[in-house]
Amino acid sequence: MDARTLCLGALELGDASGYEIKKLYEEGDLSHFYAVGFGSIYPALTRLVQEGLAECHEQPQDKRPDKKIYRITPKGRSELIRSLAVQPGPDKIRSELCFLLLFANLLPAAQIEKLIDDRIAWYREQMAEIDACEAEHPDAEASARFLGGLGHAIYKAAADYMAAHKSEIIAAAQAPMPGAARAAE
Amino acid sequence: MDARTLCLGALELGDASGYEIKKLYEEGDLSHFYAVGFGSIYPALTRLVQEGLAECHEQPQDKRPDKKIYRITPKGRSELIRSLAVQPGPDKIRSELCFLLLFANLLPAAQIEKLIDDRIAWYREQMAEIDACEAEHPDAEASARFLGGLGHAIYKAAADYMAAHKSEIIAAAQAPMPGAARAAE
DNA sequence: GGTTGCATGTAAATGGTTACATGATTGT
DNA sequence: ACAATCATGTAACCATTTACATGCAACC
Repeated sequence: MDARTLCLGALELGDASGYEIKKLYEEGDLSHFYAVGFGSIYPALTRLVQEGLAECHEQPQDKRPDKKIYRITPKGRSELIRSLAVQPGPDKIRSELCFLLLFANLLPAAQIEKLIDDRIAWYREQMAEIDACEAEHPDAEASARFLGGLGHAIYKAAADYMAAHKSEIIAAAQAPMPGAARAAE
Repeated sequence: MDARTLCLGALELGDASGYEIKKLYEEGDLSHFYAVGFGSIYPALTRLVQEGLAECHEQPQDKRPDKKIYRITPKGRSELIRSLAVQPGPDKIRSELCFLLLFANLLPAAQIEKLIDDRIAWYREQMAEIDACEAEHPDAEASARFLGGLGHAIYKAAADYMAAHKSEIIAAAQAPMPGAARAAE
């Protein structure tokens, strides 16, 4: 998903500065499905203004650089709706851990076990974050709640699967040497 | 995940040509977690040979361009293990559909419903593919089976969640006009 | 005194996607 | 006839990531 559309969508949700858009995609339910960095956001915002899809209101602040609040224009909203009309591509799961796990046989079982345990803990953290987010915003829009629930369900499935099948992958990893004596045989 | 490491990993799994590596990441259990295109594979393979991490054996074929079979070298295997040692980054879910759903209120309910139904069907297709893959290779390595199972669990969670909560997001979308008369009111 | 948060931006480097170029075979 | 499969590769294009540049305030 390109930064331009991501910014346009963020502005449709409410007026914001570049800094705030970053936070939007870093915290909250949206963070689980997308990401953007400053290096993409600021140029994208400049371009949106040039194209007339957003307008910028500078808000002077003391002891801080001016805050630039962007607002979507009617033209911007049409453009967003147009880009929403195109058939969305398939969902993608990208996991470096899964790549690593594919070569479990090359790695010591202890390392694999730690990696799995850490990842299960991470999944549970993400779930807790989503729960916290929902508790914080009980009046959130239905669509935001739907996304949060979907993220939660996916993380839960991954955590549960890993917990249930952990032993299988550990059995595939390099067995630890039961003792130095054995290693020297 | 960069193409170079993806290729190195593929070769660790067995000797292959560029074309075969593409297939490996396009079909089978691995396809759900990564992707690579020819434009990345061929330059990556050339580089691996230059770096001494793989070697290439040309296999002439009649009526076809020569097939170039690549094999990982011991140096390549060490390099792979080294790259496996670095702490894997967090898992990422990327979904254009979820971005769209965030703006369900801007779109007609019928469109949202179709999108959801299509996606549920797609998830179920992916699950069936994984099942078929497992039925085809009953003697697959434990790590490959683990990944297939994980993919299956994630797709199932997403499909089930969407089926169960479909009505909520449809309620948030633009209600269809019950009749032309109403629209003209 | 060091880190985090607020706040914006540019430029280089990196690297992937897409399009192009070639061409025979097999299946519909 | 037309599409798909097999088979490799280059080059332009596009975009993100990363590093750099600046600077104050608040907290530990």
